[in-house]
Amino acid sequence: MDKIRQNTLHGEVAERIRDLIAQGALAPGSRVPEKQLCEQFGVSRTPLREALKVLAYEGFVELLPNRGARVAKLTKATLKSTFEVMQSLEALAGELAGQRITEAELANIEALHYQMLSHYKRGNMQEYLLANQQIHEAIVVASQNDVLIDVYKNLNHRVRRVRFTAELSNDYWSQAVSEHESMVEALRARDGAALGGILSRHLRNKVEMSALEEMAE
Amino acid sequence: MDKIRQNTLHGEVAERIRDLIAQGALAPGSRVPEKQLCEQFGVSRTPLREALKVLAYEGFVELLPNRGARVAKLTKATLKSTFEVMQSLEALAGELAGQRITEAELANIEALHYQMLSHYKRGNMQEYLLANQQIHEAIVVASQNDVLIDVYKNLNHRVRRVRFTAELSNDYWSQAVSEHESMVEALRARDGAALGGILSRHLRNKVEMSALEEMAE
DNA sequence: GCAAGGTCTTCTGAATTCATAATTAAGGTT
DNA sequence: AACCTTAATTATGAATTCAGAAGACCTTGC
Repeated sequence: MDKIRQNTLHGEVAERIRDLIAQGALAPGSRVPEKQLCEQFGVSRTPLREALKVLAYEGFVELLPNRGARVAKLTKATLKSTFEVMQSLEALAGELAGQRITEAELANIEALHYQMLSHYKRGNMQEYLLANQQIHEAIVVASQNDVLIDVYKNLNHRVRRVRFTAELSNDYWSQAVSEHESMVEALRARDGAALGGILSRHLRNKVEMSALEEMAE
Repeated sequence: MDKIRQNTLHGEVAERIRDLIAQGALAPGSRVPEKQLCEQFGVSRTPLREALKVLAYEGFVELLPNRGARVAKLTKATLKSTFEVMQSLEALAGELAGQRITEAELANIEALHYQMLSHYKRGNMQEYLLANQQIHEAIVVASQNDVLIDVYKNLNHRVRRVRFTAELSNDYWSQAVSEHESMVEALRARDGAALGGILSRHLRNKVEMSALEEMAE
């Protein structure tokens, strides 16, 4: 995220608003009260409105002419679209990571993988999902493609608020774990094509989608 | 681009700055003179700076703390990364378009395809590239995936300034045309898998990359 | 003559002020 | 009593003002 230091005021404000949205403090579809947030953050409206412009582009809010900003609704259709794109990007990341991953990155992913396995065996889903997430992010970073990393992180941010709410069935869960096993093997073999294929068929996102059928309006 | 009306002042300003960058009026690496652009556009600094925040997240400029904005340099590495991602997104678009394309969209793409062929036969490269571009965009739109469309258009914007400068060799050109032939066939057959495969191997971007070897620092 | 330190100018970052548009409430009319 | 119209209030959009930082230029000392 912060390839350039995010130490600007509008950057800080944007980050905090993202958090508010992710936490649900700002409900989807509700208006974003500029004045209230200003005093809450202790800043004037100028940096806050700059932050809103950025958030609008990132897809967190939508700007209505002369009517301010509303929190984006994140419909089921949007979620589906987002996961489709993320899955495709992960496939590309896998392909590239197979060619470009460093020893250190591989070791890190293996460590995460074993952590994830241990969480799986203990049935700790929250920790499992966290490690899972970190593995996918690490693969994206290992692609060494800055544009890919940026776009992926942005999309990941957008769906952050619905992550970690999924309830996995045991069948899905065990299959996802076995796919992760194959992923690590492909990484060790530096087999980008195989890894890309696994990731493009990896059902993590599909699982999350199905788990989200009820929510998201 | 304008899913919501872009009729805001900062949106207009952003568009005009994008144009200036694409036209080369603002050189890569050079600073963005706020004051000068303000009087040039006849607006105050507030909407202009809001526009710069957006452009920063779009990748057109980078913000240096307390030193304003510089036009992003678009190095060869960045170009390569961008094309990698775009190619992957096009592959996904092809896959989805195969399942979801409407009759009208298909007819439109076929019409563009024949226009493109005619430009090819006449050796009119500029017109060929334009039609080519439109076909790829139309396939992306036919994917019916709004997130994909947004991300793709953004990346397309970024590389706009280096498009249409490529000089294609005859070998590359004829191969690209034959690949386009296969693409239209796959679309007619609603064969998303095939179309995705063709697009992921389509060498248009590679051609452009090679043609851009010398430029972009 | 060259370098180092300081000051001055210019530009960015943020707050405040001003204007305009929208929404809501109140009053009048039907 | 209900609905429409109008006015007032509130919030957004933009300009201006103010403060702080960076860069340039000049002066002075070595």
